[in-house]
Amino acid sequence: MKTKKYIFTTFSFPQGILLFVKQKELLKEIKYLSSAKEVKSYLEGLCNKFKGEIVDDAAGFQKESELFARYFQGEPVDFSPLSLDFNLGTPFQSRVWREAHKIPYGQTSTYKQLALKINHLGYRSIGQALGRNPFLIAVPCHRVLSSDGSLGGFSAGISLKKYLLHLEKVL
DNA sequence: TAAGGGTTGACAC
DNA sequence: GTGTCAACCCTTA
Repeated sequence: MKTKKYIFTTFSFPQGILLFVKQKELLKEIKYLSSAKEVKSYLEGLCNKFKGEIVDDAAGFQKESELFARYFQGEPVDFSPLSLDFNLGTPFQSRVWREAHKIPYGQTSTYKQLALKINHLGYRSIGQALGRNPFLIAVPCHRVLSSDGSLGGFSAGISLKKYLLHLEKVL
């Protein structure tokens, strides 16, 4: 059996490190990690998860690097040109991720609004699906707030959510 | 199959 | 205004 080949690269920003993984031209994951040590152990886990070979190939992420560099400089960036593999999750999760992906830069939504858009009343399930979002920032789950205006939660930590919202001048 | 989760809205105080 | 609680329903163990 032929093993699948994945490529990865890392992108450092003031709050930590982003790990990008893709297969061919399709992004499989954008993950937030706080240190290089975490990146290393996470990659070891990924090899088992994807049952394939993962190699460091920064040259394969030129488009992503450029977009995220601009994003962290505070520029309004549209991540829609990126090819994300939404089929990684369940059908419900991919619907939630696709809808969240449409929230424009500098704007926010609520779990309820997101639920209404996909014609769904299980608000907690929306939060649960966003919590499993594999494409940090590109699928802007940080732009989803609670209906009372509070931040809600964030899988990578509330402090990062605040940082990203400050960056987009939403807070 | 039960428990838990990044929520919400209604109700009581 | 604040606290509590039931209901929503998907995912995971």
